[in-house]
Amino acid sequence: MGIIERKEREKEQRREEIISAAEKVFMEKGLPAATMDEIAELAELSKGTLYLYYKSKEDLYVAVTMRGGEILYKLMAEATSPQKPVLERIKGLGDAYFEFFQKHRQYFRMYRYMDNPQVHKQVSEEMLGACKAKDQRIWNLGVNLMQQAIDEGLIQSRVAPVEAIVMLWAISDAMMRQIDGNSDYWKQLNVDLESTLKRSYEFILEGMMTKKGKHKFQPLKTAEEIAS
Amino acid sequence: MGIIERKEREKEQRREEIISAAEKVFMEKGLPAATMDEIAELAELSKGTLYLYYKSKEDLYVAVTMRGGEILYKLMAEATSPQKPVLERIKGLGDAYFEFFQKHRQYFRMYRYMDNPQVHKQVSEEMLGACKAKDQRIWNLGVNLMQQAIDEGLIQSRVAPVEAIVMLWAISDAMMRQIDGNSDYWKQLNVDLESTLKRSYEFILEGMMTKKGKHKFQPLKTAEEIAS
Amino acid sequence: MGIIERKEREKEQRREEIISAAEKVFMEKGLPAATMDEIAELAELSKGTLYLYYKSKEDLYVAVTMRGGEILYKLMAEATSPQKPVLERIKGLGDAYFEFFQKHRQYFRMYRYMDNPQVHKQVSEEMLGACKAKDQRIWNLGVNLMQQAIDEGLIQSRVAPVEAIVMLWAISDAMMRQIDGNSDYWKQLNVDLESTLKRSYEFILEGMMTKKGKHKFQPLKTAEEIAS
Amino acid sequence: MGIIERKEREKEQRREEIISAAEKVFMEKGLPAATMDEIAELAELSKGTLYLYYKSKEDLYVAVTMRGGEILYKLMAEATSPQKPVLERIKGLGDAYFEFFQKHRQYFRMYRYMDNPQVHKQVSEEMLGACKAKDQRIWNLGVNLMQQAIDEGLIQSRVAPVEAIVMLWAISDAMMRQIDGNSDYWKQLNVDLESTLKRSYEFILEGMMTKKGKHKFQPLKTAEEIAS
DNA sequence: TATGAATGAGAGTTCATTCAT
DNA sequence: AATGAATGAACTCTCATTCAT
Repeated sequence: MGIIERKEREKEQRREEIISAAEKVFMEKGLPAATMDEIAELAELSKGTLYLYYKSKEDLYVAVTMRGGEILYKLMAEATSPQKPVLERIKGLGDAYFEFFQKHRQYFRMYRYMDNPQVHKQVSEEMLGACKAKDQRIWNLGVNLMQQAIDEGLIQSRVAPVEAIVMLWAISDAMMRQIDGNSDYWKQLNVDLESTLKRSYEFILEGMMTKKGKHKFQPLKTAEEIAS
Repeated sequence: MGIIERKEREKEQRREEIISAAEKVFMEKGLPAATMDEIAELAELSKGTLYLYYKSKEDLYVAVTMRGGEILYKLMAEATSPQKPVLERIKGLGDAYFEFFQKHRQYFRMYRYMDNPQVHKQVSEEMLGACKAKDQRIWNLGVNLMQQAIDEGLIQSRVAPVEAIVMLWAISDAMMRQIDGNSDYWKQLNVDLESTLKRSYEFILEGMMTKKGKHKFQPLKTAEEIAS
Repeated sequence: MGIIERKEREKEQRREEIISAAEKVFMEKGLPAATMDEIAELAELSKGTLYLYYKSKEDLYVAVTMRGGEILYKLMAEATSPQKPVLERIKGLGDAYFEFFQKHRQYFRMYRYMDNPQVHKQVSEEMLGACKAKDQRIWNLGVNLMQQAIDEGLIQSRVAPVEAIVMLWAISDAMMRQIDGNSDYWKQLNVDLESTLKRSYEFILEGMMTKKGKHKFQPLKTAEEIAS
Repeated sequence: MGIIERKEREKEQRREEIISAAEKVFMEKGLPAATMDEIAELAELSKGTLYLYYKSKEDLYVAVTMRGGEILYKLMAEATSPQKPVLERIKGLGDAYFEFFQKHRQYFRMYRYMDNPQVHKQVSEEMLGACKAKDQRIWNLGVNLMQQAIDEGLIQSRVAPVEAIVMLWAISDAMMRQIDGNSDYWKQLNVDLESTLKRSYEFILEGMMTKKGKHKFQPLKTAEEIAS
């Protein structure tokens, strides 16, 4: 019986090895320019073996991005863990996303490439399903948090939690894209997009708070500003 | 002399014909799946001729997106033309972007695909330069408008005009991407992203206004709300 | 001892199971398109096990055709069994072949594909030998019958029995191939190949008969014609 | 204008060069084992160029067999040309087929492989159409000849010309297949299939003749037998 | 005996790009 | 300026077969 388990473990490990090799190649070249040959060579496996574990190049690509998704999830779950006051945790959600953006830029880019509908079509149903499930978990973190903040009377009850999260996510995501893709342009305009991003996030968050919320959140912010 | 000019004109026309053909193919298939063969056939030209006018498939792709950029520019320029009060015009900027999104979805998607750094690498310097110049003109419309609003005391002077515009753009852009790509997902969550987008835009805009600005803008909004 | 026999029996059974699975796949897809994977899955065995019983895909293919050969042999042996007059039995040989063609079309086709020298090269010596042995048994049925007819003075003695059988077989086989492969073509020409085949067969057979043979065979034929 | 014609000619020539190279490879290896790489190398062209002229390996295969068909047609047309009496020409048709079989064995085999329905599926409609057209021309030669013989009262009028030709073709084709594929087997049985074939052909032909026909044909045959 | 993971050679096909005309 | 034939590298993916367990 131990044998079966060991085999299972080895197989899982092999899958990870493949993903690791694919990760390097995809990050360096992007999906279209990456070749299965290169990935196979890096993984020290035959090309055929790759196809034993993943149905297509696109599926493998998605598998890699899911690793990024897992990282993002963990960062956000951590930021969300209930040690801190809820508003601070919502703030932390944005920070976690930014940390993901900064520390795992390549994963961020892979995600970004993948939200192209043209790419979706090449991915197997299973993979797409697994991917969406992971995404959902991430969204849920935020939505639950926001619901809690509403329940505690810190966020206006007229705000739907999902929409609130979408707004926060939207402002973050779009700006990160700009930071990533057009930083030269903005630098030459003397615009510090990073701080703009942070301020926008707080700005929107504050706008959704109740008086009670603003009261509780204020000190936090000031403390942080002192620190910076 | 007239001959040279005529030739010049003909050449320009040929470039447009090529773009028109490419446009159809790219919009239908996307960059990776489109082939120069298909474009050439549609343009009723030989493949070789395509390369006489554009250096590469990617360059041609960018040329097409620039046509979309021109459309967006015109829509925004119109919304920005000085018949209306400045705040209304800023509001109109968002509406223009949304109109572009709705009426020229394919162009929106091409833009979206193109802001991928991986794609940039394949594009010639000149093309990329021309593209950025066109982008800049669009940004400038907004920045100038915002500056004017600040000068008129309608937007808080502590807000940098560029940053203000970036925020507005960011929220719009990210949400449109969601509407375009994940509408099924949001529908099933009963989230109306379109109205969320509109409200976010106004929400951010209002947050940046002075008291004077809010005072002036209020009636507008109410009028609109009555209409809706 | 009993153990060894049981094992032997089980092994034989396993071989049959494999052939049954292979049969389905080969008949559906043909030799080139069939894959060992599919056969293994259908047989609920691992691919490796297949190779324990058969040396190659081609060997397995031949093994399946031999099953068809067995069917053909049985049909012919039945038609040949000595209840009826010998000439009728020779006639019955052709009918048996046609029955095989009609009721076991897939086997007929596999045979047809296999008489390609290119295919032979991929088959192991043993398999080819076994196959030829089975073929021989079939030929012998006819040859013996023909010999008997000659001995009985029904077929001209100047006719070599083997050659007589070859002629009858040849006309049948070639026409069945046409019926199978080009029936559309012949239908549009208003040619009923099936009856042409039957008439040709009798035509040749009669041509080889002695007067005595013709005399004896005539009533048969007439009876048949009345029935039809 | 000469330019266009020359180009056309060159293109046709290139098609022929490709067929010549393909011919060698296909004849040596058979369709499944042949590779486009090898053909391209032999043709001293790039693989891509091959696909400029032929849609697929299978199409190319058919193109080669059509060359064989042309040879067969010419042989038969020659044998059929109206210098000789019509019955002799019908006899000559069989000889022409046998000559094709003997002198162009490889083409015979390619034909033989191609009448496999599985192969048909991979061939383009155009190619298949062209192929059938060529086939038809060959059949027509025989059918017309047979009609003429009927008109001249040499062949029984109750025989449909198409069916008559089918019978003659069938006996020839099936025996040639045996000669080609199983000659060892027959040799060891001391059967001379070649002469069996010839006799069968005449046997069937004679069977269809009128008295007048037999009368005219007899001397011919005897003359031939004397010669042999 | 049975497994099934791994292989690896190589297949057919595509297509952006070039260049002689 | 325009052609379009030719290129050739590279692509993804397949599958019969092997072999350690």
